[in-house]
Amino acid sequence: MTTMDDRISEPEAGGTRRRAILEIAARLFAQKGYRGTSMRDIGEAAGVQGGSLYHHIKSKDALFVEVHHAALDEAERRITRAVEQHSQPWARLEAACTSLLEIQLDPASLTMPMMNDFREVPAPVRAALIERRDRFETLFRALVDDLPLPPNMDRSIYRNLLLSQLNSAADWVRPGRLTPQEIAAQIVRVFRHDASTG
Amino acid sequence: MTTMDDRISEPEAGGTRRRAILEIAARLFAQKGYRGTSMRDIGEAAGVQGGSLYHHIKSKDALFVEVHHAALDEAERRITRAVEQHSQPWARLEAACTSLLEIQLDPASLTMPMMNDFREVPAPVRAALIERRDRFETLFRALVDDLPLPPNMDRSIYRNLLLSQLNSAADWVRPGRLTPQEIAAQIVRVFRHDASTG
DNA sequence: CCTACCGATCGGTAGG
DNA sequence: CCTACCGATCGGTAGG
Repeated sequence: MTTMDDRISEPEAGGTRRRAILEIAARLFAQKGYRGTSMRDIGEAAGVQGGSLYHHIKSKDALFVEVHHAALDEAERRITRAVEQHSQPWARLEAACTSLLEIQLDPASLTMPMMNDFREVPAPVRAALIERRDRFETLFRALVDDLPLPPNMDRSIYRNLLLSQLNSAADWVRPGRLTPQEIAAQIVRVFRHDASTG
Repeated sequence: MTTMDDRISEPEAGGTRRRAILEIAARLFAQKGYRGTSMRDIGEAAGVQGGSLYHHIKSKDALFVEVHHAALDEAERRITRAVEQHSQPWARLEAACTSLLEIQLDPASLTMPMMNDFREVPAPVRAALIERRDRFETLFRALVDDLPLPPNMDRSIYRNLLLSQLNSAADWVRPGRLTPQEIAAQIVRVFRHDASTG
């Protein structure tokens, strides 16, 4: 027998375990909110005691911020990839909407919604979340700026309306009834206004 | 000296006090959420100890539900009154949107937003909230059904998109920058699609 | 990764 | 309406 920890010889087991905890936490935070999810809840879902999680993370706040950032990183990657496959502005917007809704509405998603509910997190956490979200939203700023909108449409308000629409979709969509593509198509149908019909 | 309580001879002081507590609770719940607002917070804002509130209310859950119902009652009254003054379907919709946004965006509102954040409340409370909200939303169902929309617009999805738009406005609107009228006008401009131009 | 615990805070109550 | 307290739960830590 040796004092060496077995897990050390298992390749990237530490990283895998940590990743699994992040995904479990993401799911619970998305389902029950920040305050509604205790460290003991996360521990139970991961098969360990709540206190044992602190070997992998620094604090609940840091865990929440990391989950949120990882989700937006992944969302940015997927949306960018989806948008690149189209050249027409409305098609690019619809691809972005579909992609974001797929992420927001996937119940088994590794990358969860939760850009909302900022009210219930501590102020320092909220500041980090908002900063990251603002960066994420510049992606949509470019898409909206490329649209051939009528001149009486304020693009800043328009973008905010569109983003809050996408963020709140998870609140009313019945899973399984409508696909992300169908919802995105309806959203673009509503938001589509062309400056000229020519 | 007598054993009679002075407050009894003061007309409707009990009702007034209770109403004040409801309004204070409404404001705090709207600002910090259900879980983020403790009974001690509400007591402090009302100038009493947290435990003293239980003379006026039965439980935190019941308080939250009552505040929510009172807010929707008032919103229904105001919206109905605003809509009645118009006959054209789009004008009626815009009046309803303006009215609801006025309520949602008023920082000193007696009747606060909070139809969102259902994730963080206990399940029985959530059930009561959802039931009341569904009834509230039938008001918008009638307005949307009267719109001369193109046939490819699904009115059920359309209504959900509109309502989630109105509910999430408080999350992105900077107070003082845009008036409820301006936001409502932009929303209707986006959502306006007529079946025929004739 | 666990047991056992800390101090803080919560909703709510008793008794006055 | 207050003081004083209850049992429960929280995030987090010590020590192994």
